[in-house]
Amino acid sequence: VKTSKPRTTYHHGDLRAALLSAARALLDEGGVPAVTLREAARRAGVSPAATYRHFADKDALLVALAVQGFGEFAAAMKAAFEASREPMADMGVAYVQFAVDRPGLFRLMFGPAVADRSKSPELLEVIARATQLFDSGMKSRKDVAPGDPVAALRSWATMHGLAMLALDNMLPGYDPVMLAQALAKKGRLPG
Amino acid sequence: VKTSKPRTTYHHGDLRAALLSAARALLDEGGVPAVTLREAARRAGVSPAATYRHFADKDALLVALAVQGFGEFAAAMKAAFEASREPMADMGVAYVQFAVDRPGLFRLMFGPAVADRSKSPELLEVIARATQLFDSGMKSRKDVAPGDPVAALRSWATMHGLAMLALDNMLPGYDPVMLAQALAKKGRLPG
DNA sequence: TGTACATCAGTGAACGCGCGTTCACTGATGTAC
DNA sequence: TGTACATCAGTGAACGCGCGTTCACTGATGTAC
Repeated sequence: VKTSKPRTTYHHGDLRAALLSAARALLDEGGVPAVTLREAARRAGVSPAATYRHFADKDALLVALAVQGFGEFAAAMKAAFEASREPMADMGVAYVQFAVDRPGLFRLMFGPAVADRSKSPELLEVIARATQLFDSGMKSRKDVAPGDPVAALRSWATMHGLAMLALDNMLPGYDPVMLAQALAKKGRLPG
Repeated sequence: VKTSKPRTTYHHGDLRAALLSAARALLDEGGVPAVTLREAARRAGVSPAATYRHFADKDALLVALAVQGFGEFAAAMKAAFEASREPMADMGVAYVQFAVDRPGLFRLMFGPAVADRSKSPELLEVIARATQLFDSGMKSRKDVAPGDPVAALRSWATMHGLAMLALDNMLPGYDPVMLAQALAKKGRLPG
């Protein structure tokens, strides 16, 4: 499958962005294992070697995708936080929703594909930003002492675990987002 | 690395078990990606083709490992449940402990390596057994209505999320088991 | 107890695959004067 | 405004790798009579 039209110019113009978006499509279609330099190059209409003008190696491409992912994630959390008077509940639901909507990306972000995150300061920073947003949500929660780290971690772990169990098909027959609502709002299971 | 001594007999004797234990060692050493039929055969001192006398394909080997893993997991949960008057808390801690002790196995069991679990009735059954144990723990919990599915799921998701975040290096500097204790017992974060 | 023979569990060589990565190269671009 | 030249972003072919899997085969085992 070729995403881009054949080029007319020798130079691509914005190959880096094209490779990233091709890789992102691969991630969405087939998960982390489907992301390869060669296939991304193919879709961008370019030879495999050309990728090395823009990424030092495959890992650099994965890191770039993860950075992008955490950026989107932080934005989604922020949106849920700001649009609500129940920020923790809505952030929890948004967390699971994000994972369900972009399973490949979610796995890339949190999984072992990027082995050593500390090699990329940019990645560390965007992770810190996404995490901090989650923490600051905790601090405004009504029923919890501000900045209670145990409660913050509990909420995070709960939603992360729910997302993972859902992606990994351990909750067959349930709608993950409805489960997230039930857990976040301490309501009942529908059905 | 060769695990077994060179054979003296033409037939191996118990190649299936040898392959499984070699594969298990690979899993412990290098995670799911390190598990290959060829390397397992190498360690068992046997040609690659010999594996096909005992496993239909690679997926069958992975399924067998997962079955083994869920068996160990169920046993660990059962032990924690029976040894305690705070079964939920101790099962939670045991859950995280299991993941930390056997990260490769844990990932294989819950992750996407085994794509379609429904192809193996044996796997489905052992999963059901492990899950049911967790549920029955819920039912004896003092502070929760017996069989409350929301509370059961919440505990499960919380511990699973904590385990995953820990394995995926998202909680650097913390001891996952101590965090599990804090979350399970609703205590404070030490430090 | 001995023998013919089916069956089973291995061998060893080979297959095709797609991957990440490197290399010498060439076409296009941009800059200095 | 034109030209020499350095630099940049591509090409295309090739490398070695390890993998899962198949094939015709052979050595060992077990069973029927």
